[in-house]
Amino acid sequence: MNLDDIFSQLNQDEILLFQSIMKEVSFEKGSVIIKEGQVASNMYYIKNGALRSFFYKYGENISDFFFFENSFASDFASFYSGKPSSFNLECLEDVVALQINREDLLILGEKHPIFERYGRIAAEYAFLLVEERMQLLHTGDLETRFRWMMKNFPAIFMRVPQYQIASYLGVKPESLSRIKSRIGKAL
Amino acid sequence: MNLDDIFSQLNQDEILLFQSIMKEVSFEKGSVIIKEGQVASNMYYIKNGALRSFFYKYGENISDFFFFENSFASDFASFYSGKPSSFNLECLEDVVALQINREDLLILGEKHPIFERYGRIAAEYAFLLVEERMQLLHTGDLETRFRWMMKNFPAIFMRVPQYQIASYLGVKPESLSRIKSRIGKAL
DNA sequence: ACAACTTCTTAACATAGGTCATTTATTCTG
DNA sequence: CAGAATAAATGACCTATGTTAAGAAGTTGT
Repeated sequence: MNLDDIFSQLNQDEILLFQSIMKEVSFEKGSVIIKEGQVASNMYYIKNGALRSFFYKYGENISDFFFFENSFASDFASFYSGKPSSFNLECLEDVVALQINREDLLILGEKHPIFERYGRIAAEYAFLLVEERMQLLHTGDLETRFRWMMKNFPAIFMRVPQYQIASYLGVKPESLSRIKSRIGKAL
Repeated sequence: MNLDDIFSQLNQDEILLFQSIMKEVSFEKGSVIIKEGQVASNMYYIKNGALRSFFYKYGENISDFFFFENSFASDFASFYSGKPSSFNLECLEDVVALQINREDLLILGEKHPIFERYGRIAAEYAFLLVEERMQLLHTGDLETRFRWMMKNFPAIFMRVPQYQIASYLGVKPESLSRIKSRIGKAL
């Protein structure tokens, strides 16, 4: 989710109100800031750094999503539903972020309905993003997914090890390696 | 999305307000009520019947989703974003539904902020549903998807031809047939 | 700059699902 | 109800990805 896209419409007062519930936080590379089984009561607007949400399946470590600068990171399923998270959210690099608490956000919305409106727009936008990914996993083959990723996160190979990208794409590292060399040759 | 889940909290006044923007509509089996390329400006609360959203890919007809009684149907990506729909929404049976217009809903939200709140909650819920499906397509094999479907739409085989279910699950009809007989035997 | 470790590549083989062809069931329609 | 059309099942074979294993390339710490 891109802050600029969604919140560019905030006026000066709203910006101050919104800032009043945000807290700047820093995490070291390797920190796990949301843990499986716990409720994700915060979301983070990333000023700097990269994060990865992941989970374990049959002992394997699977990447769910990558988060970079100028976007929000959390386990939104848990953040929205209040249910325990099925993911871990770890810092792939040192991270500086603005932390926003769900409770604070709900209270802000009660006091200032305009924030319910922004919340709705944000949730709708979040929906669009997962639907796009769902779509891609539904009908896209590995090559399609790979190209999509290169288009949308072109710098990802510079910042994330390939075996973590592979599970995000839903394949084994060997398959990613294969397609990389196959497509690389064709370029 | 289940109306009961989300809107059970509406009080009498709110119910009346909400009803004021809903219009009962009927469609015959076979009607296509949202068309690819057009903006989905309405969503439908299904009182009776079944619908399917689908699209064409390399000439193939692919099922995106099935909608049954007591849930909302639309192309929510288009409904939320205002962009042209990538899906068609067709009636698999005769349908009776309550039609809700996006514009009317937004106006209602402006006048009565409580509806922005319900809108946010609905969008968050929609997010949860796609994320669950995305998840299933990301790491679930055909058998897992099949069992999930049987659990969540147990009556689907009674109402939808198998070749339409297959593309929803992301496989060819032959594969669905195979797994059906394989799992059927194991029961 | 070396050693130890981690990640990536490559190859040979296995398997789930795709493709194509044929047969059997089901459903439409006159 | 018969015949035609459509849908589903089944089998033989093909292909992309998984599996396993080995080695090459890269990274990190000293």
